[in-house]
Amino acid sequence: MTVVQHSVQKTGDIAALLLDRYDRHARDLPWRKRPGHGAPDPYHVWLSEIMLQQTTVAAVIPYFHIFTQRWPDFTALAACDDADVMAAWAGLGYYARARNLLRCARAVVQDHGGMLPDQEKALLSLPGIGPYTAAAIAAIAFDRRAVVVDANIERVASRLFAIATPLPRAKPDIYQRVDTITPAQRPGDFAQAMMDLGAGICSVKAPSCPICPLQHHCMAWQAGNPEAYPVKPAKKAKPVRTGTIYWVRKGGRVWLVRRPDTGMLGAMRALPDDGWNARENGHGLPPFDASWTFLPKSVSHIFTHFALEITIAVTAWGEKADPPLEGEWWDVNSLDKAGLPTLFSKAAKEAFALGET
DNA sequence: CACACGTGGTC
DNA sequence: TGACCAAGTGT
Repeated sequence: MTVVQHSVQKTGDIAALLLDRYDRHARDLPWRKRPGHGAPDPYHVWLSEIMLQQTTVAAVIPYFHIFTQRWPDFTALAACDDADVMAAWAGLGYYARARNLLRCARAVVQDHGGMLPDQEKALLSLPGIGPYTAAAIAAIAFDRRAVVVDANIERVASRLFAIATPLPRAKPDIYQRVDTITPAQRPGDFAQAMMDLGAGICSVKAPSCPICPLQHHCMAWQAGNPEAYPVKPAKKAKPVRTGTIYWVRKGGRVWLVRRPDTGMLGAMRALPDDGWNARENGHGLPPFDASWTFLPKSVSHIFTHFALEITIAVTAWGEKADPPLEGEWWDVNSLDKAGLPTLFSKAAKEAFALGET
């Protein structure tokens, strides 16, 4: 046997070992259900992949059930009101995903006859679908051979081949290595097997190497330092910003606004604020003239790139006319149905708890 | 390429 | 308890 043949044999072994483990230990996830005996519903695969971007499986599952029951296919989702989807997405984070979800569903209905394209390149042109998601959908929903690389697979591959180049410079190398071990048969199961391995065995900390099916192929294990991979750059410090949120009560109702379509928490319902953002503190000026009282307890919230310390100002609106700020009155007892981002839910809970309603 | 963009879980 | 991180994409 030549060296080249041996190498091909080894990489083939890796796929076979992973698929064998997947056949016995695949996680039972709702989007993996197969209506017939073929691949899962492409709508389910697409929806789950968008929800799973930078989000844990446990967080996604309840949202996936709600969305698929309420909007069972592309046609139903494309026809619904934007505000309903944004509210249903509340709490899941990265709200641009929800905006792109709707844009994508409408493009599928209008430009693709209600059917998701089955080619990686066509998928890539749709809103919210990047290189990872296009490859994942092509492989999982349509059984196309595609090189799927997410953070799990990056970690598995960087350990398997002991890739010492720091991310993101290592990405081209990782992509090539994953290409090498991706099989022509069952590419979708292979991708999911890699992700299951990364989530369950080849974990960030304290990987379970003794029970790993790839242990004897793994260069990092042979070197005794799997946790050293992948090599990542240092994190930047988060600035701390301060700001104010305004609680405008009228009887049992509170005044809600809608945030601009772009930027942080874009298109989401919200409480009025004083313009705080990642780069600067809020200006502290109320949105309109009223008798404001400041609650004694502040609310802190951590975003990806900054921390926020929020003061809550409350007022009882006694005028007959609505406040001079575009918005709507919302029943305080059904605020959970307003679909507020978590930061505003926390502030609302604080205002409510302190008896300001 | 670097940064903006949420949230909840983990140790 | 604070740092780290998760099935990334858009600009």
